[in-house]
Amino acid sequence: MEDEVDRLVAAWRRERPDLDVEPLEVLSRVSRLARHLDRARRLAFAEHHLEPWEFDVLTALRRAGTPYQLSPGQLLTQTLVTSGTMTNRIDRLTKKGLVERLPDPSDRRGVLVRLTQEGQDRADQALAGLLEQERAILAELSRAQRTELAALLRQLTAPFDNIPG
Amino acid sequence: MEDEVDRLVAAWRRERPDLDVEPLEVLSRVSRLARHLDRARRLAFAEHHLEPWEFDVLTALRRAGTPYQLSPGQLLTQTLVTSGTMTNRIDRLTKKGLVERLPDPSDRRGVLVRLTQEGQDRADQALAGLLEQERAILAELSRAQRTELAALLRQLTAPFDNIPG
DNA sequence: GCCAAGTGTCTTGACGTCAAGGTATATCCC
DNA sequence: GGGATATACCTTGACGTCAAGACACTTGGC
Repeated sequence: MEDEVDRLVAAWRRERPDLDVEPLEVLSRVSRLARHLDRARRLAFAEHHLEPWEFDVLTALRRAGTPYQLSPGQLLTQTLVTSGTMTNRIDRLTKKGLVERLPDPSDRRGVLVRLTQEGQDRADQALAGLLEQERAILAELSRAQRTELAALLRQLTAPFDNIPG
Repeated sequence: MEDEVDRLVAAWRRERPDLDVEPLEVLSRVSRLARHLDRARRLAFAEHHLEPWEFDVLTALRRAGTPYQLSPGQLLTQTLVTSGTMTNRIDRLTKKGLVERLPDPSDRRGVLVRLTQEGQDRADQALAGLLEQERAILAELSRAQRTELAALLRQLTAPFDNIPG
């Protein structure tokens, strides 16, 4: 089936036949799909009264395992936001009672952010809902295709994830 | 090579062995890659003194072909933003002299947004820069792999692009 | 023709993010 | 062990986006 990027690429080939726009076939699809996923996720999380950014922070802590705590700096690298944003997020999650701030016993500059019991419960529920939704989206592909797609994407993301930048 | 999503998935399998987190292998990579691409594009466009959102609007008009004009409504569907956002974007691009607003001769509610000569030049230059950068990112993959990846992504994006939502 | 519903764009106010810079503490090297 | 540099987090102010709704015009049914 045709998608919006097919139309976009066709338009460029008509308007700029001198250019090779093949890269757009991959990367414009990545950007547009991410945009659609953002919207879908927002809807899925709304059922659990969570915003996507709240989910990102809570699940980063949840994944860390007992005692469910990380420094703001560790949260930064996992969520790809700036430090000012993370400060703001931790403030708001603290007010909602989903996380709490503790002094880092080994570094007096530092802080540890810990998930509360309620934060953990909400993260677990929202994750289940998200996976259900994502499974539905991916039903378009066979298992083999999904594996193939994941492998190709890994090749593109690995340089970004491993070279700091 | 391992990427951040491999680590994320491994963490979930350790913390929630009861869940099947396979969907994350694909869709978390899509979201994270899009995030990285946003940052890279911002840098590439900065050389041409354009913001990503400016590029999005200018190139939508450029792709439309002579006389390089579209209604705000048409621009909405192409850029996936809300109408308030588009009004704001058109205002700012008008102030910078890259587009101009014209009354729609066939509908007095309507407006047409037209690219100025300068807007067209800037769009063309920035597109060339973007393609160069994207080609470098995609050099990780063979031509056959890129084609395969584009096809798999199309299968996922088509439902979003064709069913309104 | 006229009224109701639909459409196209703009306005408003709240919100989340970022970049840049500030302060406090830690680390390194002489 | 003292001073320069690095690190960790927070503060600030500007900015772009969104959701909801207002307004003006158009279209369709009677």
